[in-house]
Amino acid sequence: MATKRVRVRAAPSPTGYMHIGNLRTYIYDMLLAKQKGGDFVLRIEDTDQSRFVPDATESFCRTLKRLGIIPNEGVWLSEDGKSLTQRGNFGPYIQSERKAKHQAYAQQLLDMGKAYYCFCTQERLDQMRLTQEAAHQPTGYDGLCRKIDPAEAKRRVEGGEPSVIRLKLPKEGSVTVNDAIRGKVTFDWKLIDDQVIIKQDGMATYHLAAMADDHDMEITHILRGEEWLSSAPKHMFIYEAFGWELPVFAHLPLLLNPDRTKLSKRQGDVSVESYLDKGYLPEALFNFLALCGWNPSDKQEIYTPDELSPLFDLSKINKSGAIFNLEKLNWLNNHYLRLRPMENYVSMVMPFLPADEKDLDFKRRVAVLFWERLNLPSEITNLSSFMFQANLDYSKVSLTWKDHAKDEAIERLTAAKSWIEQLDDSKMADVKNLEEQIKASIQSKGWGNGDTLWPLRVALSAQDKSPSPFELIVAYGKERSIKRVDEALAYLVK
RNA sequence: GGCGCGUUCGUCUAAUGGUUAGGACGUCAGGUUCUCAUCCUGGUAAUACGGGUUCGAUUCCCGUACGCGCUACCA
Repeated sequence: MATKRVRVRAAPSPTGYMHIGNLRTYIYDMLLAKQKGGDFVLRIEDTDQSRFVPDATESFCRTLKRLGIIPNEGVWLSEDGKSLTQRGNFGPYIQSERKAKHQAYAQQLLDMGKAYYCFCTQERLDQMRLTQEAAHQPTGYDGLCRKIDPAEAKRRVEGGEPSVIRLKLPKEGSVTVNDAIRGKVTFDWKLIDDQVIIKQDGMATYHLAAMADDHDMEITHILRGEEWLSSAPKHMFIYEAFGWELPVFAHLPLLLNPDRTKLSKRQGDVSVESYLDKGYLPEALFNFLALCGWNPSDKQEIYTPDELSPLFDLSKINKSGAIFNLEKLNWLNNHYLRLRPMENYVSMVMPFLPADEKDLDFKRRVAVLFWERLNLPSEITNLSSFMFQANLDYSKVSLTWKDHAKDEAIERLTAAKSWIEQLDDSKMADVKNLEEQIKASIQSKGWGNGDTLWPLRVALSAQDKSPSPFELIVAYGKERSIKRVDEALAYLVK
């Protein structure tokens, strides 16, 4: 017998932006599908009409595209990024379009005596919960409508009485969920609520919709957050009621805020889009998230998807939640930024340089100057701001080297100015050449590097910390460099 | 409250019934250097707590504490 083709799915709800925690799940989905040569399906779970957000699905697809994580089946974004199509043999891939299928499954469950109509009002349910809470009882549906004779229930429904359909779960014994990450987890049936599977509006809830679709779409591995572990018994019940072969369940540990609470918007960004917009690179996000909660037992830190997918192993995923460690992400981003082709890097950074600076070659040289100093493209704004100022303020940092005399700085700067003036243009493009030449000039005067280079660097930057004078001269160009030295000289003799 | 899951350096993690408990990020120190960054070297720092089982437990078991999740006609 041939082994079943591995099929995984990403199943977002169109209720907002893509969460960074969800992205990690999709990364694992992708890794697994890639490793097994299987399929990765994108299905939209829009059964909650009240929370539907227009454009959320399109936005979700656009984000996946920017990340380079592209499911090969299901909901598909058109080339222009404006409209949605669906591809694959298991459609439709939008749950609201599968409403009739869900209802048919619910009917079968009803017929098998595995589900029942419930006529309880929201008020009764709310009141019941309040009473239970006040009495410190476990909350949950009391099963009032379980006892209604199915034939009578059918008559009431046909008579137009509002109703929902609930699962008729066992009230004794226990279930054991076999989780790929946690092993066997056992629950008592009596503590599990008769879950609503068809809402009053006729739409299925997640529990029915997702399981029915996962079965219909031949999904073999369900990767989802730990928050679903508690409802896994209900999902197993549905599979078993129909006699379907169970998929592999894998409940992933949560991503956490620095204070160990569930990763949330309150404590920073959780929107994948916003990380992308800030200049976090897809490859850095991938590398970071893939290794957050899982590790191929190696000392390697830098991985591509192709390196990681053969090593991927669900059973080695950690069981405990992981704090989202922004500093490490920054480090990875710096790493990947430096790996990008220079032109690509420059185009990412340009938007963060002053728009009113018209000398594009100058801006470009500034971008190159800070290439290896950035974790994020946006950081260049502050780091380079002095370079775009018309005049520098030299009052904050000393132009003289250590305890040397002011006259010495004037002497060194005057000389440096003439050196720069005499520089031939071929030297202006290369930091190393420039450095050799200037250091030779310093040596020929019998001066020290420190007492000459410090005043020069501060003249060019007015900063106590900055790139070297050589790098600055190359970035500024001859004319701007000379102007800076003149400014500093004027400040000193004042 | 009930049920479930979890707990190795500050953080992400590796490993094992006997190890100097390893790596990375961060941090600190030193080197290179005109300062910064880079780079190199080195250091700091962890098995939550209490009981068992065992010759020996961080590893297996139980309990406690703490954290998290679920407890919807949301997903």
